[in-house]
Amino acid sequence: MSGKKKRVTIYDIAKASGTSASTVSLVLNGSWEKYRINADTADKVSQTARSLGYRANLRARGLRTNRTGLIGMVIPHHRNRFFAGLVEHYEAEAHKRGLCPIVVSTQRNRETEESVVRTLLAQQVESLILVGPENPDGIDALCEEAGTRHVNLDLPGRNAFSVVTDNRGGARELGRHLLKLAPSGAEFHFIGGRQGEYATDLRIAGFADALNAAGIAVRDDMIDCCGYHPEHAQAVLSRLAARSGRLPAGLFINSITAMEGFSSFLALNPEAAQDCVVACFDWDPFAACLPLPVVMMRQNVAALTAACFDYLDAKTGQKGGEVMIAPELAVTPANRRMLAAGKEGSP
Amino acid sequence: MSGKKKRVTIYDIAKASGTSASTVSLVLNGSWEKYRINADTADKVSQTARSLGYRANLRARGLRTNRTGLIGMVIPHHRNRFFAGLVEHYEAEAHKRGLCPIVVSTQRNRETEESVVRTLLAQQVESLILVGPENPDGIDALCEEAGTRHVNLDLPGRNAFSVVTDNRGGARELGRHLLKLAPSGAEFHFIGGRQGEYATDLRIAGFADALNAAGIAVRDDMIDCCGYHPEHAQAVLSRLAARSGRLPAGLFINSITAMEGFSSFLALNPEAAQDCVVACFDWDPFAACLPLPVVMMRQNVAALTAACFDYLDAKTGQKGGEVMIAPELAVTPANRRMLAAGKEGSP
DNA sequence: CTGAAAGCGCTTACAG
DNA sequence: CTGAAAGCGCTTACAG
Repeated sequence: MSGKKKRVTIYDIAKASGTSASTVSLVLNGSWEKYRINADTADKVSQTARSLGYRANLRARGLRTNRTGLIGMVIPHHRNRFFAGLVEHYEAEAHKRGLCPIVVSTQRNRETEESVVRTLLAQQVESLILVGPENPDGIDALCEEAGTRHVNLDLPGRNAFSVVTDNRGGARELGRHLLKLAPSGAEFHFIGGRQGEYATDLRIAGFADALNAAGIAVRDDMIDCCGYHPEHAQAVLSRLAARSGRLPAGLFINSITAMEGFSSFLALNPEAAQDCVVACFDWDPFAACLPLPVVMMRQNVAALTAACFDYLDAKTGQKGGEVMIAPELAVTPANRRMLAAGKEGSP
Repeated sequence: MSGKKKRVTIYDIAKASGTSASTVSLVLNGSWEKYRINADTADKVSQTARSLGYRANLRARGLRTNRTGLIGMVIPHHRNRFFAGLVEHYEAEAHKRGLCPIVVSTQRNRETEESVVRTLLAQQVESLILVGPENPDGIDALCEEAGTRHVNLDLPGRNAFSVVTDNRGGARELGRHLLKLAPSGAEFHFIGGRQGEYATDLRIAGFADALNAAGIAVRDDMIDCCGYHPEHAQAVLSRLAARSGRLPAGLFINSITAMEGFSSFLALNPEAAQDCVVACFDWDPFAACLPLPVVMMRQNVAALTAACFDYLDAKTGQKGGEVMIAPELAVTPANRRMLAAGKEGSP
């Protein structure tokens, strides 16, 4: 019934309660004590507001106060646990601060990315979290121009404050586990990501660190940066298996999408993956339960998100700077059992 | 440099181009032809706007036009492919219409749900898609009161237009496949969801339809509605296996979260699931690759989303009404192979 | 203690 | 063809 045709405004409340718009505004914003407004008046106003079903128009308020209560996050896509986890922590932090969280994905497309960032900026988001942007410097400039505070997450921007995972350290640790678990004499192979890309390069470096420490040299043909499509990873695996009928026994998989490709391959060719051990720099509950030893490096989404909000909350003018968060080894009970068995089995 | 301290407004452009705010507005909105504005003037204005780095303040425009360009979607959470798929299609449809999509999750919590819906309403979203709400009637009333168009997705509202999956039909078909694939004499069991809940009840009915058609009666002890926590499903499976050392061979799993529980169980007790066949009313690429025959019923996210926008676009005053979308059987190549083998194996 | 008034940045009839 | 003016719904010094 109530708000069908016409929205209730503070003027309606003023009229109905025999006061003025100023008074209504003061009361409804809780600043009536500061302005020494009569408690009775305040009461009457709140009463009337409630009975009329008043709801403030945030758009109008924002126009006046220059705040929107909106905060934005831009992510590559929604289809994995890492981004989903980031989004959920971000939502929680936003709610804590009374902000309305907006999330938009780019599908890893530059044009889409620019267009969604422009939209968020035009919507006057108060700050922006950019997760693994395709074009960090470009959108950094857009934000700068709009005077909008922003953080880069997972991929550092040249000029923006950034929060990243310790990719090299994590990959090194993951590599060490892979070495420990792989059968002796195993071949090793790195799959996924994109050559020249920040995270991929660091993970390759960490992978190499681990192998080098064990006296194994990393050759170019042990690295297949086949991007983020599961099918591409699957194709690489098929090619590798075609050589000798079986996969290299020590597989380092760079992303959950590549892991998806591995999972499909495995389902079709279980025998080719007989003695394989997989290390994956990402996490997914189903992937963790594949029927072979799997070690996963899980990015610390809670800490990553918290670091972004710490920076945003501080409101310093600080440009640049970087916070690095350690990822965590994730081993399911089942895998722990398998890993333990595998360890005994190896000399 | 440019917009550092002060935003550029149409007044700045008017001054800089020697015109008026009205003209600037008309030009920038593309209605200059309609108003017969001199092409030269228009040119000059656009030029100036560009060089000043002008960006319209959508908040101010919205206050005037009573449009915000915002559309909202409320989902239970982000952690599975169904909701993620819905979100991605929704984003695409929103972009097509020049709208800025807002997505917020409730974590299946009533209070959170009400609070996020209130926030979206206060932000003046132009319409709202409510995915599997906890309290359909309550938030339906909130939207109604705010005069905001809305659709229920996946769970019908008593008074709202709704788009749902054909749960019973889908479950019946899934059940038929389960029967066809399970070894003869297999026991059947339904796991997951909540008793009394819309989708769960319909899926149980569909499951029963399939068994009944094969002359198998469904007893209460064949149904375990253990909710949406993977650990609960895992506990149920452990209990079932404890009885005879093995799982019922025909498992009907109601959600991907329950399937997660199954996946963990399987990793720990592969032998207990020896001859099992699993039918899951949900989809995930990793789950589809588990090392046993899996048939999944995948909800048609594209069609579900499209149906919501069709309704929203139509802008009829229609209350109520329901569109039902058929889900699709999803079988991976690996499972097709396994299923084929399984079929031959059974008498 | 409370009201009148200006102004946030736009759009859009209305004059001219 | 173009400008002056009103108004969207709020907030907040400023008077009184």
